[in-house]
Amino acid sequence: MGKGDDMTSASPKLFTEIVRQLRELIEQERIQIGGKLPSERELAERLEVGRSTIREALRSLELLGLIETRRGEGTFLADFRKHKLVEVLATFILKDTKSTEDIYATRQALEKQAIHEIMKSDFSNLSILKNALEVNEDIEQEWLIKELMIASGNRLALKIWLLLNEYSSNPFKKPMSEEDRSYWKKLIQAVELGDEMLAQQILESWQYGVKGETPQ
Amino acid sequence: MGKGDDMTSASPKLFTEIVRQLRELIEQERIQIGGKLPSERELAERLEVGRSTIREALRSLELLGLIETRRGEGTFLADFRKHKLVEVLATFILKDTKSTEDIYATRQALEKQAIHEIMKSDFSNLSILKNALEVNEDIEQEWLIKELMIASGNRLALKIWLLLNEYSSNPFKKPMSEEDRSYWKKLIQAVELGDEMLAQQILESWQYGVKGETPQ
DNA sequence: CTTAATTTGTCCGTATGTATG
DNA sequence: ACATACATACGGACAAATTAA
Repeated sequence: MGKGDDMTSASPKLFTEIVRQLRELIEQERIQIGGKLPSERELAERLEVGRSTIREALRSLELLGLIETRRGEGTFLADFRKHKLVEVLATFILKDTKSTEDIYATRQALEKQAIHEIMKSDFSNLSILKNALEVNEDIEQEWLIKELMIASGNRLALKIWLLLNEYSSNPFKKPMSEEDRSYWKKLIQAVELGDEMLAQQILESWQYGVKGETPQ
Repeated sequence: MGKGDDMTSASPKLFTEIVRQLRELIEQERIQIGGKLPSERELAERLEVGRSTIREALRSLELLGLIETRRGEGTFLADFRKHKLVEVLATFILKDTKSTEDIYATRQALEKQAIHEIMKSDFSNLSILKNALEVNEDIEQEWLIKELMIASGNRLALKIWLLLNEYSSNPFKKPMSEEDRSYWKKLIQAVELGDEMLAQQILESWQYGVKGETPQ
């Protein structure tokens, strides 16, 4: 005895129990975002399991981005809004859907939606884009679109977009031409005028051009 | 020596590297759903890390429901559509009501895009929907939308949609009313007539109704 | 039916890198 | 510089479940 003993209850894997208990502990202990969790050894003692088991549970939560561990410091509660859901699943989902056209189309859908959401709320955030467009010379389209996604306020869509952006060899990571600039100005203008139909059309036609240019 | 050695590179945690390599291995080895992965000890040898590290990676994937392990048998590749993310993340995230709105909006973006893509190609696939709508009595909206996503041919968008659908407590998993039916008929008609503007409007207005009905 | 081999489940001990005081 | 606390990682040991001989 003393080694692989107890296992009091039964089937539901021990480490999943630990995950549950960790959540309880976080709640009871009122641990805030950025707050420190007990050390692995302390957790092992308090929850009466081995350190390895604690680590398996901790690592699971870390992969999801729910906690953050720093060697020499400890384990900290992360901002759960920054969870890694999309990233983790994508590695398994994108495995068999590697069609670049799908990625492209899906990304565009998210961009359209961003415009849609921006036009429903106040679009004062767009002033940042306007200024950057006027002032900055070597600005990239990628940055502009990203700002557009951020301005929409949909963090989930942003995450997915960022991911798709990484996966696709994207044609926006280059300095913009004058033509590109005028497109963007028209787009922003359409948004400000409240003409969603036009805004969507501009986004689409302009990306079609890119699409024909770099199929890959 | 030979214990806590190497750690050649630096920051990106070893076990996340293992998760990545595991995914590669699954792909290269052509392991199908339900198929068996190498044993923990074999993985430890092949990937040249300790068994504990392999377990941390494996346990992370198990918590997500991406793999399944059975004592005495081995580790098996699970159907990723049966992932456990809802259960795991919900307890951490569901408090944030804004994120559920994000899920809803993002899902709708994908549905809009599906309509868009269907209208660009031949939409003969829609006949299935039409028939089901005429014949079947206890048909669910969820099924219809899913078929719409399938018909679009974008597998990536479909997978993301399926994921978001599980994520949100969705209001479509119930028999359709007569009003819902007429909405769908109008929608399909608009698609067949080639009036995308109208089709998008129908989709949107109808989902607004649902949104107001079940906030949650 | 018994036995042995395989595999996951769990624990422990140990060495090392890193941050803090 | 030193000691302490902590996460990181390795390897060994034994328990328990399954499978095959």
